[in-house]
Amino acid sequence: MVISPDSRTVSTDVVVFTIRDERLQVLLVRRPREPYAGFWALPGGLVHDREDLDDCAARVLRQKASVAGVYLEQLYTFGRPDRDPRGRVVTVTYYALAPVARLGGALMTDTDARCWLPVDDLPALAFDHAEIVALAHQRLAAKLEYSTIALQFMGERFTLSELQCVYEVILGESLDKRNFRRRLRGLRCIEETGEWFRGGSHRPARLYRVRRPGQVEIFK
Amino acid sequence: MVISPDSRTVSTDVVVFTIRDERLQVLLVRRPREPYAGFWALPGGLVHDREDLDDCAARVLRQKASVAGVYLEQLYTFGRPDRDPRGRVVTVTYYALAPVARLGGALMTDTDARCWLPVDDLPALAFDHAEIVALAHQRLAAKLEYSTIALQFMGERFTLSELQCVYEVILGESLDKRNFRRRLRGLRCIEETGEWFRGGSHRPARLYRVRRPGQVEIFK
DNA sequence: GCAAAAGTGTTAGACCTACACCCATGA
DNA sequence: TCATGGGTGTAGGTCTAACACTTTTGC
Repeated sequence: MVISPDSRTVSTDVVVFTIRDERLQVLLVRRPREPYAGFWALPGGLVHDREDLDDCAARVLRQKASVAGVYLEQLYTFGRPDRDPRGRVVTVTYYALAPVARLGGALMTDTDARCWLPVDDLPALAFDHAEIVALAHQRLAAKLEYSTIALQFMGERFTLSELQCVYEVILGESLDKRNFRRRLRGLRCIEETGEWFRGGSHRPARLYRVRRPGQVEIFK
Repeated sequence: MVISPDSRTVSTDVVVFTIRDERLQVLLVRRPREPYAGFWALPGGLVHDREDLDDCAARVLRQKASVAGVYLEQLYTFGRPDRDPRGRVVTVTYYALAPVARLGGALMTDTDARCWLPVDDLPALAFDHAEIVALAHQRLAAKLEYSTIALQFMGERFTLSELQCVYEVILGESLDKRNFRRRLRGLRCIEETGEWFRGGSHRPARLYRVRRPGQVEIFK
């Protein structure tokens, strides 16, 4: 039961985003071997025999990046014949959003084999991974406008200023505080916790939580 | 030089849309062999050795559907392990928009091996192709709202009523004539030709043309 | 008391929606 | 002269964008 001799290698690569130090950052792993030995690359891996593509991406995320239970969405499939010098590899790419507050501290400390780097200041990456990151960033920015996807970056409780910062960092532009608050309140996707955050020598900020965590709502 | 034993078959399947008889229709080909022998299916084919995915989709479109030079965009990649009973096939799907006025008449006549069927009244299709068509329809409808993609369905010259019909048929709802015309004129993507269409026992209609044919503009 | 970030309303313009009648033609 | 589809404007509501000052806290 074989269809034909046209067999290809299929992999998934995952762009894991987080917001750290008020910048949009991507999780990268160091390539230990040729090709591109020593280069930073996206976490990725081959699709197993009886494994769905989504499951493969989630497994790669878990095994190579120690990230689980986060928002994960298929992005695009890249298959230029020469994109891997070893031979034909078609890669189904995904992007994931990891709330920095919910990741363990160990995951946030960079090592020689794994690190977070800001998307707007990346070194040369392996394969066509720079192109993949750029596309993922573009898609994420577009989704901010018509969905509640940004909430996937937030922890249990957060201030409106923190959320606004997420928007600003992804869009690469600053937003008006009053308009931002009015719009978000209008979406009815977050609610006050009644608690306050005291974080410096200034007035405390209200803490909010996501109304329906895990759900990304699309509007318009 | 082989990466690993994890090899998969990769194919592309293309959802070719057109507007005919004031309905959104899809091009289907009859499956001559098992599995799903006799069922209607999307035109598709295996990705060749040194062929890019986009090129493969264009070739499939040309060879299996005799359609060339039309708008073609990657849609989504499907890879459930059991989606093809013969074995593991990952399919990268595309959708294409074919302006009925520019297709040869021969292409528009249905045969036993190839036909156009309305998306909202399809028979059971082979594999997961019904799911693919539904997703393509959804994506197309979404793109109407923020791009000039609908113009890809139009011929050299067309009336505003024809264009409005395209929108209505894809969205599945009727639109207000005056608002529709105001909005489209505002987009500055079409222009008057100065010619008129006399098509029945009523007032003639202005003929328009696309300002930048082949270009799909995204706004907002 | 000073520095720092939190919080809060209003107004003008753009855009969207709903809605009804006259026009030009062929039969 | 009638049936058919082509063509046009206005008013009300909603949404968006621009804009500056007061509050509360820690030091």
